[in-house]
Amino acid sequence: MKDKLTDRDCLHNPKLKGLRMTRQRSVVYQILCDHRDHPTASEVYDRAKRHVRGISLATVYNCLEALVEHGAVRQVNFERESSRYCPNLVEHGHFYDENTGVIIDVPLKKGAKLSDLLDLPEGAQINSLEITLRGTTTNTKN
Amino acid sequence: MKDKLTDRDCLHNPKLKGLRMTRQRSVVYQILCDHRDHPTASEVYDRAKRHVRGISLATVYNCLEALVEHGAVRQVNFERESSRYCPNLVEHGHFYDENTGVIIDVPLKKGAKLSDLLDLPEGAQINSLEITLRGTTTNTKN
DNA sequence: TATTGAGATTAGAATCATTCCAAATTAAAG
DNA sequence: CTTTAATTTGGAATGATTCTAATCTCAATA
Repeated sequence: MKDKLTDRDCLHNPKLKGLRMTRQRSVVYQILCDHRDHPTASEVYDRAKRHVRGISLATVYNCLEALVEHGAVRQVNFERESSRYCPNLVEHGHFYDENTGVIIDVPLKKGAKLSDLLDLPEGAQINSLEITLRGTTTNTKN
Repeated sequence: MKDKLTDRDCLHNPKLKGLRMTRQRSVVYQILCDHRDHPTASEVYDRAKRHVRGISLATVYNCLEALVEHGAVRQVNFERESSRYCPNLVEHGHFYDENTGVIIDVPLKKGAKLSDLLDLPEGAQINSLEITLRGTTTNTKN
């Protein structure tokens, strides 16, 4: 990430259109986009401090909330652990690798429908969907 | 539920086999089975008080934890709300009806595989799966 | 059946993520 | 450049859950 962030970076991002831009929001959003490692609020806070002197944890929470409500960022929860944040807006789930602690996005298969997997209640209209997986991988990378 | 619960009710339940049975655990488990409405720990506590005088909230948490670790009960989380508990051990997801607040089980379709819906990471072995949906239904029951 | 020790229960304190608060600051509209 | 409504801030408050240390009890066995 650039040392000196400018709001310019965000001003013309269509995903942020209509969201009042501040230095803090801009930095928080860029942190999420820069390392897509699903950081918690305090991890975002730690990184944000390097860019905005004096930014407060409360502000990081405020920014994240604003971004989530605006629809520019998704909140990701594993059990009741600290919420994590993800700038990937394509519908997807999350896989937590129990060996490495790494969380990766799990895309929904193109064309697949939820109703192929689940016996949805009759007449259900789904407004939000969260799919979280825990497990391990037997990659050669281990 | 019977006014006077006996541990007998649980002693021969295969799902509880191997779990040291106490009056408190027995009552907590029966409460979950009796009304499968996905209560929170404090809701379980409120109900349990009617059956065991002096039961403490800490004990309810302990019992729920023991039941979950034993695999007799599932913990269900919506975002970061209070955890809820579910005695249905068949793999399933949960649907939160935003109009009524009711949470219902959503069975996985028989024969359907997770990999039909998701692009799972290569070599992934899934140890646990959580699927939560929020939405509304256009039932005549409304 | 009485003993006994591991495991369970309890009340209350502690923790920790998150939210709230009220004062100071700032974006951006006019 | 003013204005003002929204944002930021530090610290206090909240609320679910966990921890602690002192009893208590289950259930194995003497």
